[in-house]
Amino acid sequence: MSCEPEIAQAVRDRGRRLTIQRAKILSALRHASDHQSAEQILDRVRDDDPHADISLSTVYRTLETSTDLHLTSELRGASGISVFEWNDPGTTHHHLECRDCGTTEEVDLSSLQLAEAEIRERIGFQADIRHLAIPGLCADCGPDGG
Amino acid sequence: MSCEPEIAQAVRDRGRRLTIQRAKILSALRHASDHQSAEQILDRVRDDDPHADISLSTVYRTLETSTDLHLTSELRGASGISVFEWNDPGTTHHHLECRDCGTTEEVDLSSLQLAEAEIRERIGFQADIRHLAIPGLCADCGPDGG
DNA sequence: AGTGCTCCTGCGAAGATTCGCAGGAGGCGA
DNA sequence: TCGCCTCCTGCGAATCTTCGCAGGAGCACT
Repeated sequence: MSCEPEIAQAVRDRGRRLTIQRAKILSALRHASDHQSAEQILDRVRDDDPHADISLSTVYRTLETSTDLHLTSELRGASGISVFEWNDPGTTHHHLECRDCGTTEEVDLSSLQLAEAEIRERIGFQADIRHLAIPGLCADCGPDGG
Repeated sequence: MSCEPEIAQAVRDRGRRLTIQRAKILSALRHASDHQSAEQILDRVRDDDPHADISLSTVYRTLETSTDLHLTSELRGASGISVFEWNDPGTTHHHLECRDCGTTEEVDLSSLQLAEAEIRERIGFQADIRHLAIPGLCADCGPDGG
């Protein structure tokens, strides 16, 4: 697949090793249009290559590593199960999760950049606000909607 | 304990039943100075009353309910295990979690109120940004510190 | 291409959290 | 105070995620 060299580069640039498993896992997530659970990612890997014999532990570990590397993001929503998605460099978005109907909406929030600045200035903490799961009520379920 | 009527009130006001278990669980969390895991809360309940026979499932369910009711908050930090804390009405704070040394710092962030307003105006989503776990690097571990 | 140091993987088990079910108890109305 | 409806609980199982260990493989260096 055309983007594999890119993924390889990204992993190696950060001082990690590129293994077959990591390439396949990250490629699967990258080509998914949506966020995916660990299990879904493993299914995708197996769909692409039925010979792939990758364990679920490795999927979790790869995703943990790549999240540290800012290649991917992990979201632990209200559903209880973690979902992961590929980070397009330079973009940020956050997830608005309705606690009534469960739908998720993506949004870009400039004011959160302000929050990052506020935290850095006041406390010296270098916050990393790129993907937040924000709970609340969507327009349909809120007091004005439903 | 003096605050139990208050807890009872809060639960019943919201249309839920006040059970012995809920009273003890919420009381234990309320009197904890710090955030607590489900297991720690159960230990506290048992310390207060060795006869208390409450299951861990009930602790989880009570905390889920009371979080819906905004009596408590749940934080799923990087450690993988969930911690809970009592909400003091009217106050909000967020948790800055250093991904290097693991320490957590609490902070009040006015700019997040802006984010709530921005979300409501642009999308109509009624966000509930009271307790966020924000990852990053603390002053000691960041580029200027460590 | 060969070698060696580590990091990575697969496996199985452990830990954390959720779920389903049958029985018990809270709270409303009489 | 009594009875009933429904929600809540305890138990055990299921599910999701992490962990420890022994063996395998990537990559830097020669």
